[in-house]
Amino acid sequence: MADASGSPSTPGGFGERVLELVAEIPPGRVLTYGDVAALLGSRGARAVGTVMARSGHLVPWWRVLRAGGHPPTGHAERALAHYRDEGTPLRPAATDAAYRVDLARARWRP
DNA sequence: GTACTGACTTTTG
DNA sequence: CCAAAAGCCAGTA
Repeated sequence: MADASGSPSTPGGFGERVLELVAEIPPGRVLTYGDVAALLGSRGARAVGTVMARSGHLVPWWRVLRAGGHPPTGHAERALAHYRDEGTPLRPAATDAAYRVDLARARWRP
């Protein structure tokens, strides 16, 4: 298929593996950028974020969060709608945008 | 080949 | 809790 909307420029490389892994995260579960990188055998949490910004629209990006359980920068409201829809364990936060994900329960363990 | 950017992480104050 | 700094990795110019 002529995927012309955001395919990784490096086929078979890091970006493609990130999308494959994120696509396999089951609903109600989440992974942190650092976890995704670690599962791929690297520590490039930033590199994972770069891939999401580039091709995240092809995968359930809301299932990938930062350390601490905060949603991706600039997408908190969009992610919240998905979490409530999938029943992701959220935790009330006083000094946050309004919430944070309960990593202790939502973190996916492959 | 080097330099810069970025949906990050962690430590320190 | 917040702010700043250093560290790390992949992609692009």
